[in-house]
Amino acid sequence: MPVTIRDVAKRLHLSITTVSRALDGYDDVASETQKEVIRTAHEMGYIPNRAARQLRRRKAETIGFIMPASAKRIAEPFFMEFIAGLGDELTMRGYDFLVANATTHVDERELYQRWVGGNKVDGLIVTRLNVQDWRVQYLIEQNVPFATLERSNGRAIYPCVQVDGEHAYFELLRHLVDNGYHHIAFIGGPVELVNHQNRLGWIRKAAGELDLLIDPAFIISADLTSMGGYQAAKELLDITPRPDAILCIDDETAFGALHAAHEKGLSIGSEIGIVGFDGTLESQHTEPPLTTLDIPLYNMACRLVRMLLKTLAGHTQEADVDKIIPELHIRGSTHRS
Amino acid sequence: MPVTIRDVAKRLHLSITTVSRALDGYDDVASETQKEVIRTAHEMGYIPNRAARQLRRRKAETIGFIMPASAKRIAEPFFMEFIAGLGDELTMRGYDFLVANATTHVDERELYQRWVGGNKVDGLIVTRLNVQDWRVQYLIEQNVPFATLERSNGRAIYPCVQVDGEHAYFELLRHLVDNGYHHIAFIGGPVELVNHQNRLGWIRKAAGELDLLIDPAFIISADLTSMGGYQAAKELLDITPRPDAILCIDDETAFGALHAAHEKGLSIGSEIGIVGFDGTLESQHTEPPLTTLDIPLYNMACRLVRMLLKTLAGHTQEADVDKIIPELHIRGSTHRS
DNA sequence: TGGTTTATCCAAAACGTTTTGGAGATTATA
DNA sequence: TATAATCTCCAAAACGTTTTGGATAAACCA
Repeated sequence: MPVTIRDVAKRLHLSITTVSRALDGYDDVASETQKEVIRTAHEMGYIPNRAARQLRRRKAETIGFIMPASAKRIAEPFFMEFIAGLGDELTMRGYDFLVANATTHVDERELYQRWVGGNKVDGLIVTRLNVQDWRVQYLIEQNVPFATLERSNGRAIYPCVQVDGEHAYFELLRHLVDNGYHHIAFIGGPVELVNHQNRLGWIRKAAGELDLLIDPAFIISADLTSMGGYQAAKELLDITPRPDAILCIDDETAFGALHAAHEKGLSIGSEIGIVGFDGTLESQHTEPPLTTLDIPLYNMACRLVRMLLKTLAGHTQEADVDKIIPELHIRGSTHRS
Repeated sequence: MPVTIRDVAKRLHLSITTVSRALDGYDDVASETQKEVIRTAHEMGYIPNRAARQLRRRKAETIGFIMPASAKRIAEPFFMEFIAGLGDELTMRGYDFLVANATTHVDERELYQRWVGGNKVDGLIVTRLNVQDWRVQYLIEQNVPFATLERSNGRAIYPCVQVDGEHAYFELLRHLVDNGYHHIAFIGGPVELVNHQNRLGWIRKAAGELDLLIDPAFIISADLTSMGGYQAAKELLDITPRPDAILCIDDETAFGALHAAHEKGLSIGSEIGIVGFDGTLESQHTEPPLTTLDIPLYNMACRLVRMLLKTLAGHTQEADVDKIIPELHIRGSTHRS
């Protein structure tokens, strides 16, 4: 029942070819005709059938994002801001945005296959990379364009946005030392995570430069959820002597750590310092507000989209790589006032 | 380059018709043949081209969700849990999930048109309904299936999940009275919002039954963000005499209110009580943990999907309506310990 | 004038499925 | 044995676009 290109052609006594070309702005149609076509098409409420267009053009005009199965829930602030950025940028550019979340690894693989094999998407955004990552391997094999947040090991080139936190962590540790914190702990994620390796590496480097010793028992893994952070922090705080500053791999984990510290009756900001990573919006409203390394998640997502679309358009000489420098936001959670 | 149905047919010396029908499980193909087809197709890595299928079947096997332009950001915990539910249930059922966020109202309308007119989606999920809502009107006009969270005014029938908070709010107010709170304020959202009207209505009803007077100056509107809640709460707390309990339209708003109360140096849970709505996961980790009316957002989203899919399948006698009773979670933010 | 460009337009062939309306065997029925 | 019913299969026609490879007429050039 929707109006097709044929209807428009019939109404104007033109061929569908001409209508199609007029709407696509080819220069082999008289500008007089073109105006007429555009006007009539709009008037009749013509909207091209996406499936037909996709089939013929062999393009989906759609970008996909699959929540990694390793993520416990899509509802984390991190993913939200990230997804918001992807969605906004994509819809602004006339692309559609397909989302799924994988619950198991088998599932995840199947989703990738379904989308790639079925031509559902022209490209994908991949995040939460592992040091060795089967997803990038698969996508390269299949020759499907993609862009990533952080990058895995290997010599393959692909567009990505990378965080360089070396300097920021140095600043952070200096701030901590200046405020009397000397016994630093780290609640990370799964060790195969690129983020885990990088952030821990930067912390170690900065600690070395500031002559701080990090007790190996103070480095533990959680699962990037607030519950995981809560439990990990409880463990850490039970050790004697206990750490006096807890650096978390992300804000979400830090929320749980805050909770655990409150529960222990510790005065956060003086007896114990807690630090996040990401600079999510909720980090401003915790009690006390959370010191964190802020990265522009929303903008990073937008950039990834632009990179990916550029690759799709073929305007790609070498793969883009964007470097992001986190910004240290000092708030009440590490500040003895 | 991907393997098509034609390739499978050729390999087996069968017609593409037979292959297609075998894969779809029609009974006019010998079960012997069918087995063979399925095996070979799988072996060759055949994945049906979605665009072609959609074009022919005139179905997209896709459900859409458009973030209302009225929402400031997709990253709110509410939407996250909700979207997570939609995504999980849809991918589980083999449907694709298309997401967009509208930034302006024009934009929003255009998105609906693009998806509906272009046959991109078979149905839509609509949320954050207004008392009068052009979206439900449009979708009914266009005869496109949809399901909603809450329902707008009007006699139209369509599947929806509705919250019935009457009893829960009565319980809440009784709890507040029992704990010595008598001067109740409400931070709502835009007044045209169904949620605003309903929740305020329930509060008024319960207050009436408990002989509580609600000062009209204590009822104000915010924009459903934590920043909005923060500002609104600051205003409320500057009134003398000030309210001793602030009920917020949702958790997000309550996060901001908590922050404002901390800033004023008030002891939350004794001098001032603060209450949210939704029962988002973050509400457990605030300081103090937030008293809230918990609704199973994730499950509600799943139910909506099931309802919508049932409608699509045509197994619909009358429109489904699900009632949800919120559960009162009493936590530190209203509890003088 | 005759030939070559140039400016417009179009018929028909894709794209990869599903569906329609049989055809040809084989089996059951009279 | 002839006819009807049942099993399998298939050729061809959709679905609504875009793209290819001209066709026609007007304008230009020598």
